[in-house]
Amino acid sequence: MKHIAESTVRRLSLYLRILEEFEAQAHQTISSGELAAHGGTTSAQVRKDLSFFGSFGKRGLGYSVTALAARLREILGLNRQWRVIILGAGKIGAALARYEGFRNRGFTVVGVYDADPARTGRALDNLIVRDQKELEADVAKLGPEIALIAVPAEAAQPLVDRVVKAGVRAILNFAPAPVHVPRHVVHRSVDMALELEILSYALVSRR
Amino acid sequence: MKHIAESTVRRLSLYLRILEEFEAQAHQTISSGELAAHGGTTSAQVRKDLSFFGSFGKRGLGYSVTALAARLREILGLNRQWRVIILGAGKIGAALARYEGFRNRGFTVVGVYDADPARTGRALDNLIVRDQKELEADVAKLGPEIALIAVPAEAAQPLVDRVVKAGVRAILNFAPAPVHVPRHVVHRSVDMALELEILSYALVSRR
DNA sequence: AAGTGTGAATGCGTTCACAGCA
DNA sequence: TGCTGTGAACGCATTCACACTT
Repeated sequence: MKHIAESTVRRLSLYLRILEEFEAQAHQTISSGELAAHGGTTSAQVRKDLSFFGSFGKRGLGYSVTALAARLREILGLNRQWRVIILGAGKIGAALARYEGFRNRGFTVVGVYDADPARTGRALDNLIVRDQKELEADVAKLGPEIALIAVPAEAAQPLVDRVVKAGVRAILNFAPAPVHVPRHVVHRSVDMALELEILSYALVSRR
Repeated sequence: MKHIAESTVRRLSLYLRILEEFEAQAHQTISSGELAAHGGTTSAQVRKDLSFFGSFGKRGLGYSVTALAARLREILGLNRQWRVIILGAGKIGAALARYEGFRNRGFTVVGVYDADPARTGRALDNLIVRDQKELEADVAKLGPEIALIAVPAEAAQPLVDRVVKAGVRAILNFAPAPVHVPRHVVHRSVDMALELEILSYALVSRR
């Protein structure tokens, strides 16, 4: 498969959300223009994004809402369940463990880990925080595909190395530090302080 | 001032973090190559990024760690305090309110708000969750520059409209919905479910 | 008439390559 | 000699424009 830009994949996710809203309202079809208006882009961009994967629309009419949504779920790999573990049960880790926004899009949290005995044993909804010592054994048993890293910056890289060695193939890093992974592993970082700094720059650079 | 790409600003923030590590280790100078190695980019990229704002280096030697750090803080607007309010005291909002990663980079949370009476009055460290009704009066009094939106998707846009009308000039949106703001307001979105979906795509598209 | 699909043109960030200084 | 600063070349995502389909 041809390489697809990350910005394109990001928009595809967004289109899917919009389609799901339209589905809920029992709309039959949607045009690239409507999709663009809701997604904050242009109709040409929408059509180009979709064209990488085939032609799903009817000229003069638009796209079938349910058919396009199904196709996008398939493209994005959302027509299956993904097992997720969370490393770090501090403020961020605990909030992520209980966030419904994951569950209902096919991401199931199957384990939460912390190294601090003060935190292990604590219940987060239906999950019990487990000792980080159990990590390797649990990964072997549960086979999670994705790990969320929610530990302090200096603890992130060693932990990433551990989960990668244990067999996890995707990392979503919330620690404010760049992490490095082998080529067969995919990873992304969400850095909240950095986002605020970008806003800060935007505020001071405007004049 | 010439327009600077977001990707550049993002890297500048990253360079600043690296410089602060070097500062802590009492390094005097740093080269574009070292900065690049730590930041996961190239030396040419580092020099180009910095060149938009002037020439700070010494040929043959590199950059003064403290001087460059100070200059970056100034460029990014981090040589001052920013006042932040958080809208929504659910799982994510509460975690953000207590996140130290903001405080020690000049972002002070001056208020947390929720519409649910079950949550108002609750203490989050040294902050008390206040009723959303107080929002306009508080913004007028405290003058926060930045608002974090941590409410359900459908509540995000109306709330954004309210804080913008009240005078907030920057929005960081954590709700999984695109928000629209007038041109004089800056905004960014952090969408955690979307990040997972991008990882999902990366996992299924690899082969 | 309305809206898709797509090659071509454009714009923009990244990389290259080297002149210029310390 | 070592490393910066920067115009030029490059590559890639976005936008344009229009032929094509229902």
